[in-house]
Amino acid sequence: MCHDAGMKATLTRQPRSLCPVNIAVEILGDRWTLLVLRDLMLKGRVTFKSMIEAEEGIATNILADRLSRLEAEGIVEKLPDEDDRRRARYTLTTKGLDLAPVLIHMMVWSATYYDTAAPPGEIDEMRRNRRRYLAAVRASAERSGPPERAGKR
Amino acid sequence: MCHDAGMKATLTRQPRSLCPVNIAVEILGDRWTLLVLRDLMLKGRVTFKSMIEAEEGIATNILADRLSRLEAEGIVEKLPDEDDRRRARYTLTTKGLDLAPVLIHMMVWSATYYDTAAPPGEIDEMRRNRRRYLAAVRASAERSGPPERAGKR
DNA sequence: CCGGATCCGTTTCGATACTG
DNA sequence: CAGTATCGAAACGGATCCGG
Repeated sequence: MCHDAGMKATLTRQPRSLCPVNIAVEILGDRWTLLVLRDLMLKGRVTFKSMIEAEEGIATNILADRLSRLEAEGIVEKLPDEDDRRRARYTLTTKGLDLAPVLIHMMVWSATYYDTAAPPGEIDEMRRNRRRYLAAVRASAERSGPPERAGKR
Repeated sequence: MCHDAGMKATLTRQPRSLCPVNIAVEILGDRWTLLVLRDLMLKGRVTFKSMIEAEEGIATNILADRLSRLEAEGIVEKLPDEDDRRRARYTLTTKGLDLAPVLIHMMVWSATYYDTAAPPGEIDEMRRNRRRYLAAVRASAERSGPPERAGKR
């Protein structure tokens, strides 16, 4: 069995309390987890397949591993698609949605200092009206679709 | 100077623009970089030695590598200590300080869902008055010391 | 002493091929 | 379609050395 992808039960963090940055790093500190969260939160990619098709090209075993870790942490929930049983849908829990501010500030920071492919209007919306943008993300997550451009339209 | 980042030969990012989450992940997405930033930003640890002494026990080669990457990105600046020449001081640039919201939201999220060792008052201050907390971080960075507890005391 | 650089064994990651 | 198995590559981390 590939490195503990399957032993989710044993993934329990030590009860001893840590610096909060430390905890976030244990969960988010790798090259893929945040991208998976972005897919779920902002891109409306909620199936294994759609995440595999994302431009970064995550490997199937890595995606499976990250999804199962996130599920073990209670950040995502996996539920079988009602229409198509072999398909699974991954959705963010409230705990997962609460990571939106982290993602958003990362995006704003990146767009401030680097040339990014993000629609400038969207970054502006994040910067200027973060609360409204967050509400839009949340609302879209309820429908498990991609977020509307808050405000605009 | 402080901002022509990314010109380190080994670290050249592709000029093609990426999803902003992607950029943040390339820079921050590993097990140590965020902890180093925390030391610089929140713990007042600005020397190599003091970071080595942090509880997590980063290895000297890893710390040296992360600091040089952060320097190459224009996130930290290295300058020799005026009093003691063999000692070096690492300080955050403006670009680095602009990552404070990311760190802070990570801490708030972690403290919300896990048992952490953070002083609850500090987390509350972050949650309730993030702007003031940010100002305190910024001000303390100017002095290169640990941030005061904004407001309280 | 301090801030690293280098070497090297070990752990973890991740691309590809494969399977239920 | 949604994962596993395999195996090479990369990252990690301990020890050690070194210039200032």
